[in-house]
Amino acid sequence: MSRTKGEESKRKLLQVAEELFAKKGYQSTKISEIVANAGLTQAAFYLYFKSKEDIFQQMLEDFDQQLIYLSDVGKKAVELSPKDVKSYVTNMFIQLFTVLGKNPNLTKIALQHATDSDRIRKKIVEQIANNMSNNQRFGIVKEEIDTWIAAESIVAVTERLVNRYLLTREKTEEELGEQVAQMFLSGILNHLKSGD
Amino acid sequence: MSRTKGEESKRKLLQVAEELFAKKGYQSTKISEIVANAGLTQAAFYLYFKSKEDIFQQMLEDFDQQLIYLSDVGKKAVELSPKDVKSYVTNMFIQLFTVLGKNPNLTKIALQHATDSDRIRKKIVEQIANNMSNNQRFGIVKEEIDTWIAAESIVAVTERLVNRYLLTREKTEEELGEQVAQMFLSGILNHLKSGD
Amino acid sequence: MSRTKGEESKRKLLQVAEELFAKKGYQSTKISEIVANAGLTQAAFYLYFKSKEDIFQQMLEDFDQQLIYLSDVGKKAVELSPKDVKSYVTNMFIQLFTVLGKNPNLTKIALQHATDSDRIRKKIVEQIANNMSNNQRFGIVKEEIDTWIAAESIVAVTERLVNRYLLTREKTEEELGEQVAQMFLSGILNHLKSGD
Amino acid sequence: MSRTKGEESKRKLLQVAEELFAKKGYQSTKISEIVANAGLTQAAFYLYFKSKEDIFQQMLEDFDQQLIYLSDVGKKAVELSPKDVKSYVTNMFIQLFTVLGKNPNLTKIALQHATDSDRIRKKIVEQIANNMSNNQRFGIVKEEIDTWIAAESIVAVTERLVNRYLLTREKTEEELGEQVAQMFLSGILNHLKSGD
DNA sequence: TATGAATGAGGCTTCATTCAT
DNA sequence: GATGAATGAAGCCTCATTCAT
Repeated sequence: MSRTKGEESKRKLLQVAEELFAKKGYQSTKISEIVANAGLTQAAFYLYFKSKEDIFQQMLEDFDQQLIYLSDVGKKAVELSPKDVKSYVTNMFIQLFTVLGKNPNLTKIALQHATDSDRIRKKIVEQIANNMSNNQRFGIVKEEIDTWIAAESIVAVTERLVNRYLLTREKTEEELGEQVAQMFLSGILNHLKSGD
Repeated sequence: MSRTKGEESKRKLLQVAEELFAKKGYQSTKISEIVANAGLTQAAFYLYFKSKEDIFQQMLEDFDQQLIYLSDVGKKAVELSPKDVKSYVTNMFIQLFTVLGKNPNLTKIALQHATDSDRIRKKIVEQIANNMSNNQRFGIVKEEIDTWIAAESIVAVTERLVNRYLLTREKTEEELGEQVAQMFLSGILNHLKSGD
Repeated sequence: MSRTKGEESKRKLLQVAEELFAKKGYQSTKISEIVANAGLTQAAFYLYFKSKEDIFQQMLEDFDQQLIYLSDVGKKAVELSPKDVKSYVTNMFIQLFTVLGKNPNLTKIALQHATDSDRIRKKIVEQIANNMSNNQRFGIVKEEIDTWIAAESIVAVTERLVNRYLLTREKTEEELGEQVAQMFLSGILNHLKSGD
Repeated sequence: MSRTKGEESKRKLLQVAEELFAKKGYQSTKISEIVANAGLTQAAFYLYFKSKEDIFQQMLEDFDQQLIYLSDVGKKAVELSPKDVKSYVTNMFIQLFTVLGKNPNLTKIALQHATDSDRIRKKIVEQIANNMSNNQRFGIVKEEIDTWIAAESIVAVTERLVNRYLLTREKTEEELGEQVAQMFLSGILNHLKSGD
């Protein structure tokens, strides 16, 4: 291992904090718990972080990094045959689950924190809404759809299912991606002829 | 007004607490703030509630009451013509928004609280999932749908849209109900022939 | 006693804090000591003061009040016969000792505190320097005297002697006033004819 | 340079500490600041000093050294003509300012420190008071003067003016020496015939 | 029905100091 | 001769809770 001892300690603190924040929320997580779980003393915490809020923000920065990969998700679906569109979109959902599911803790934390959740959620929602509006212009997405509502919905669903099924490993990204794609694409009900 | 002074004080505390819990979260809301906004002293708080957790639980009971009305939501869609099914389900979503939107604060609080959110969410999800499974048996809901995932999704979307659009009064229950019904029923994409 | 219990507690805390600040300095005085000496718990401290700095500032306000009385000290010595001038000035010094000596603790504290000492000292020095400049214009104070240096000196001496002899009750205001008047007025040495 | 690296480091630490102690006071100066300004680590500090108090004491020893030169200041003024006495004493004050002004930082620190200021101040005051008593026996210093009060006053004035005017380089030792000599020797007021 | 006054427990943070390398 | 990493002790402050009136 080429990491120094100090880097290792900081890494450990970040990791433990992430778990605890996700499990109990920011406020309810005490620094004393974090350091106890990391096998350090409270003073050591302040070697690496200026404050409790600081470790939180450092975690968010990591998360923000990961969100960059979202920008490509579902970019354009034009020029694809209907069949391809579906598999394309399904794939897009799988990607979404994969990106957020890669760090379910951070997803949960980031979207819960009073001060930051709005900013972060907006960032994700915006990307999806914009992609969707694009595809709406090409006639792929229905005109009647309010893309912001749809984007909010997609994010809400993803967030929830990540917490509910990925964190617990009850389902895989693929399973969830397919189910969600199905719901949002073809709907839930049978035999509904277009136009009703 | 036939309410005694004591009842009035308790009511006021509950109301103020609800607003603050919704705005700032349970942990970040101080009893000192609640009583200050209610025009009382801290000691008075303890005339009506055993603890901070207690006032929270009393609020949840109120919420649980309201959730009873959910039990009928979307009970059975059999015997309806496809067209009716759609309007029926749309209506069902509007009801869902109405019930949860009637007390957006409580919705937010209840589904956020670390200890209780699971229980409450489960209660709601369960009802919806069961109704859905029923309708699945009658061939109304697609076989491929995992009704629990779908129910979780519906609740997540509703919860989010209530917070995002009802709390701010940017949209009405009807608008949201229709959009959501549309998304979940007919999907988002155009021209998808059944079977792909 | 018409004071409420709360007022009494606050008064006690102020009094104890004053003694400790004077004895050990601001930084070295711990809130735990203040409350221990006042027979209260640490939490009680915060019923009356927002912070350690706050109790300090409230003490300074009291002191500032007392300094108002200084403004008259040594205002004008014109129109007095030389003999009267001397007794007038002696009296002025006695007043100075009396005002500062009335609250020797506050004098010490105020003139020690890093952030405030300059401001407060300046306030006192300014008054004295101005009075002196006035009397210089009337030919009472020697032309060669730099009134700011003289004022600083007078304050320094007073401050020191208050700490050294009044706090310990080794000397009275009158004794000190006379000695100081003598030193500054006629000097220390014998037989120095004017002009040497 | 014949100094070893270790000696150099120690010297640097002493110098930085002196500046910081003078600027911010003993308590408010953190070891972390000292070493940061000296370009060393905290652990290095303890190679040269047993504790924070230790570096302080070592600084005081240096100061004590310098105070030896004070012993001659104003030793005897006998056998001098009145005119000579004045210039002699003036000179004496200049020396006092020079000795203390040579290390204004140390002067400030030493006379501020809770535990040591009494001891050090006493040492200086004592020398001056003794010299003065001597000169009083020879009829040079007025009988009415309480030499201890006078000595305390002289030290207080010197201390203050060093801080106020020498540290800031607003005045020179000579200017201050003359002004102070004037004040204490001939007084501040004009035309006061001896005996009033 | 309410308040004024107080408290215990615990949280976050700082800082002088140590020790293995 | 110096550093990186860590710690123990203590300080300030907050907050839910209690109790006498």
